[in-house]
Amino acid sequence: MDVSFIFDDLNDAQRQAVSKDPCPMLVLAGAGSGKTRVLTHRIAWLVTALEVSPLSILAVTFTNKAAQEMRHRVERMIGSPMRNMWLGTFHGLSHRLLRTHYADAGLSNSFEILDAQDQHRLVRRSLRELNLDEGFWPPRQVQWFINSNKEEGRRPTQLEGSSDNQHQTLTQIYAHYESLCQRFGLVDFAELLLRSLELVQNNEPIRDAYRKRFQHILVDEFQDTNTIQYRWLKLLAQPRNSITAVGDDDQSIYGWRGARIENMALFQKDFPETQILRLEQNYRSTGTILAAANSVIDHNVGRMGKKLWTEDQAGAPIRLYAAFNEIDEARFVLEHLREWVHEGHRRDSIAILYRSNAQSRVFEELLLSEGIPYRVYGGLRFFERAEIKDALAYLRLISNRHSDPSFERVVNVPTRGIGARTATAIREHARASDTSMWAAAVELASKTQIPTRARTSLNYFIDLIEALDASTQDLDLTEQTDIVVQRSGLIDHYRKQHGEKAQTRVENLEELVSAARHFNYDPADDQHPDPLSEFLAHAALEAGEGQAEEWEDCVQLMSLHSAKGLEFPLVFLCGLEEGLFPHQRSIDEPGRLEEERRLCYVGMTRAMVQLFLTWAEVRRLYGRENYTRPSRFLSEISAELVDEIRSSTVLPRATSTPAEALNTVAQTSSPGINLGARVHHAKFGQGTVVSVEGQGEHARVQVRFETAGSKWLVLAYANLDPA
DNA sequence: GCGACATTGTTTTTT
DNA sequence: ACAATGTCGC
Repeated sequence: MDVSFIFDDLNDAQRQAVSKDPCPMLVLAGAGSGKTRVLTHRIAWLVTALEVSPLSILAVTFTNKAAQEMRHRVERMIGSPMRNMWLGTFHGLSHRLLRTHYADAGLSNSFEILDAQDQHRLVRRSLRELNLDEGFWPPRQVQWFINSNKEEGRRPTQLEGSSDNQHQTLTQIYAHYESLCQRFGLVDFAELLLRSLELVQNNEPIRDAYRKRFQHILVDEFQDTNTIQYRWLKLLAQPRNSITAVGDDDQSIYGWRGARIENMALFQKDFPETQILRLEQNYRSTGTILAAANSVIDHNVGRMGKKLWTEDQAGAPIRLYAAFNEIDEARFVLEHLREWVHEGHRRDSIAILYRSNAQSRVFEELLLSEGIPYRVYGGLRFFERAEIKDALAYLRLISNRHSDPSFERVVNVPTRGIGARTATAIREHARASDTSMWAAAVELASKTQIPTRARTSLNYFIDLIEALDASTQDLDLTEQTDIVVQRSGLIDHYRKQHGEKAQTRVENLEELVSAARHFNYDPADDQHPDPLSEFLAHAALEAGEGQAEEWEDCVQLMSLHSAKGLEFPLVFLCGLEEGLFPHQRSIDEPGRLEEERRLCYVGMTRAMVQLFLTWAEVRRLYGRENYTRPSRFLSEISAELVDEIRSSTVLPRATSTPAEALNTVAQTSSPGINLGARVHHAKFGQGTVVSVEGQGEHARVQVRFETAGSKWLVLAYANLDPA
């Protein structure tokens, strides 16, 4: 068969990686070097040239988006659907494994997936049941303790015997939490991975079956694998050892949530015949941008060694702006983004990137007031919205009455007279008789232990769920969802409320019905007992990014982490200040600092044509104004690549005299009253102009006075003098 | 059970 | 600053 089409648009290194005989292979793929392309082409090559069945391929990614994209690309190349190829996220594939072998994994066939919120709630419940004070054992920290232990493959029994009291208690909570999960058939995200690892680890027949089946394993973003993900891969890959791992140690930015960059070294040790290939030609950025990014990442020690290069000419210099404060920073970005759009570029070719999501606000406010469409990534996703989770909880109760988290969530939503008191009674009773809350509620509803009023309400709720179940038995998922949304009273509940928020909630609920409609259930392909459970699992595993939302041509705002894997012609990398980026909490530890540097590298390498870097000398954070110093990463960029734009502000810089300061670009008609100018006011004394709005008579300035605090003043009346 | 006030904790995020 | 909880009084 002619397979030349697979190699047509590949360079030598890529070609080698794609067509290497099956072996353990580690592909070090730099930013923009065609990493995804290598993976997809290799799959295509395996299937066509080696005539490998798609059934015997296992391809793993981290995000659903990446998985979808990869499947799509492979299918387009091969020209036929690849439904039976196992291509998905670690969590998705683990889930599939557990559904198929639930009994061997020690689970019930109706186990459900807990998301982070549900897990948080369950941790709190564990604390309550153990009579531990939340103040002393913050649920979030407990959650972190549990997850990070699971990610390292540690069960409570392996943690016992510590002499440290605190550690002992945490382990005890972990154990209790686990018993609750087990009792109610709940599986959190880390548990999906750990269970499925333990399944293949402890069950020889199953392990052998999958080893035999998966003749070729491919892994994307290998540098982000954690301990148990790597163990799982290793277990499945041996002894055949045809495993292709693609990754970039310089883009490892998830160490804080358990990713082990060391897995790249471990891989070479565990698979001694490993072939290492490097993809070092970058097709994305200009020479200048690449050189700048390289000069930053060069400051990390212990890299695997890789030098990105490009055939592109130098390109425009990187432009650096020292803003006076975050408002000035946003203004600067706006100004240059406008210019870019005026040159005829699309808005969605622009990204504003920042270290922490809180930084988006200033940009949003400005873009909104200027009427420029934008989209902020991150934040609540579709299936995480409260009203959606409510509706899903109803659906879940229909399919599994004993789901405590769902029960707790909706017994009183919309409010129907089952308050905290009744809920506690049910919980206590469930605990005492070791059953689910549903069972306890059914029992209590016929007894006189609780007030008649509450009992009536409880009976109403029980009947509602039973009725919903009975009447939707034979309906399809869409109708089922529709009826639940209507009859649960959720829609009416929000319809009655006014305001924009309630309105979007109603719309979201309607959207859920259409999400159910578009959800295709494939009974042949999957292990799910019914479409409903599969839909629920889908909701938990795939939070619904971009659920049916049509985005017009928008400026893209996102954190550096969410920008990984994306590229934009124009990038603004903002807030390059010590303490913000690198983040304060990463500054002291060398390992974490290097991760911040990699994050900076990731950010810079997103830019294709033009990169702007900005920092603000004063930044309001958590309600406090802070004086900042420029990020160390700025000084790590070779100076000749950077065009430092003169700040329109007066900086407390030794080089500028007050006279020079007052003559910098005027934005107001009053000479000398510019951003950053030192001024004097008859009543408030000395101060500094921190922001300026409007022109001429209507000009207003915000002045931060040394003793009188921060004030907004109308220039025409304030009688400010340059000081 | 609900609204009004107080308290709290704020990096990054997928699944 | 601010959102997201928790507590209290009705």
